[in-house]
Amino acid sequence: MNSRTDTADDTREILGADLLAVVARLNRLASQQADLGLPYAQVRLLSLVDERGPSRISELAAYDSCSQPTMTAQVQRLETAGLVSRVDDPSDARAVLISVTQAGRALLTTARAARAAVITPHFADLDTEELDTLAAAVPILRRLLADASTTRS
Amino acid sequence: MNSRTDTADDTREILGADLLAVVARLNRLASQQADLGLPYAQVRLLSLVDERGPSRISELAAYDSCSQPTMTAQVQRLETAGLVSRVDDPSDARAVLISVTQAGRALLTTARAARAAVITPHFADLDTEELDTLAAAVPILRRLLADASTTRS
DNA sequence: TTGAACTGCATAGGTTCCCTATGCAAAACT
DNA sequence: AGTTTTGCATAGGGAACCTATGCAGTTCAA
Repeated sequence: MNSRTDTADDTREILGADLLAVVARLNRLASQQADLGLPYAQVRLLSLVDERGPSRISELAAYDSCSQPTMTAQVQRLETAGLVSRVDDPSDARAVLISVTQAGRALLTTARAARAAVITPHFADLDTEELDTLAAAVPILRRLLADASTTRS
Repeated sequence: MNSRTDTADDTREILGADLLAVVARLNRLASQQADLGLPYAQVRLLSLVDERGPSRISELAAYDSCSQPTMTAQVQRLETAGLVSRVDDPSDARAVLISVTQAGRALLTTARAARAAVITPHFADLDTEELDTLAAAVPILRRLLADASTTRS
């Protein structure tokens, strides 16, 4: 029991808890305030498909950490809305490949702008140093996420 | 049309979009991975009541940016679980005051730890400077949130 | 090569979380 | 006192999640 190590661990746990608390509220604020014209979960899926390119339903479920039936339903909703298209996987007759349509990409652009618009006005109250801190935090969090995604399983 | 201003605005919009994107994923990761023993929305409400002290249902709904019926239902669930208690407001016979019970506070502590535990292991891959950046970002984001919460309406 | 095991997706049925619309009783206002 | 407003509850519905299960296509193995 090294007290210096304990203290460092405590600091990290507090940072983790505080970080997640503020992150949760920020996300909720953006999700509640922004009018995306589509439930946020569907925008999230659209963004995922856009990022990963044509993907199977089970792949998307794994990347989004949800069950396959949930992903099936979400894809059906997006497909009905004309935002994604499905094509039979030529290499496996059981599987389908989901892609973002042109309309999907357009909606994605406006949705991202709408979410950003919730907080960008408040950047005006921050000084340059604070903005730099936030800008520096983004890639760090991204790396953290990438790390967490590959490690879990 | 000042091009320097435009560029600065663009930078902020990109920062806002990137920040919200990473924040959304971080929050989802924590919410999906951590086993809180309770849906996250209920933990969030518990945290809100804990923070604000005895509060009315309509107050809580306003602070959580949800409708009053939604808050009524959530309070009922937490009450059934024994995590909050309701007392008639002595100053208004229509209203009730919601408070966190001892069991609620205990659950809150473990839930926060569980969420933090999802990301704290990955802090090990960050150097001191990066941790400092994250630690510095937290109060900035908190201020941003406070600002956004009071401004909206 | 043919039967068993596995994989990819869909469906069934249930809960939670959110909404609007509405009702009712207490408070406040005229 | 009567009207309006306020605080909460209920009704009813959609979205986002889950597990369990079914079915068809793939793989593997005897």
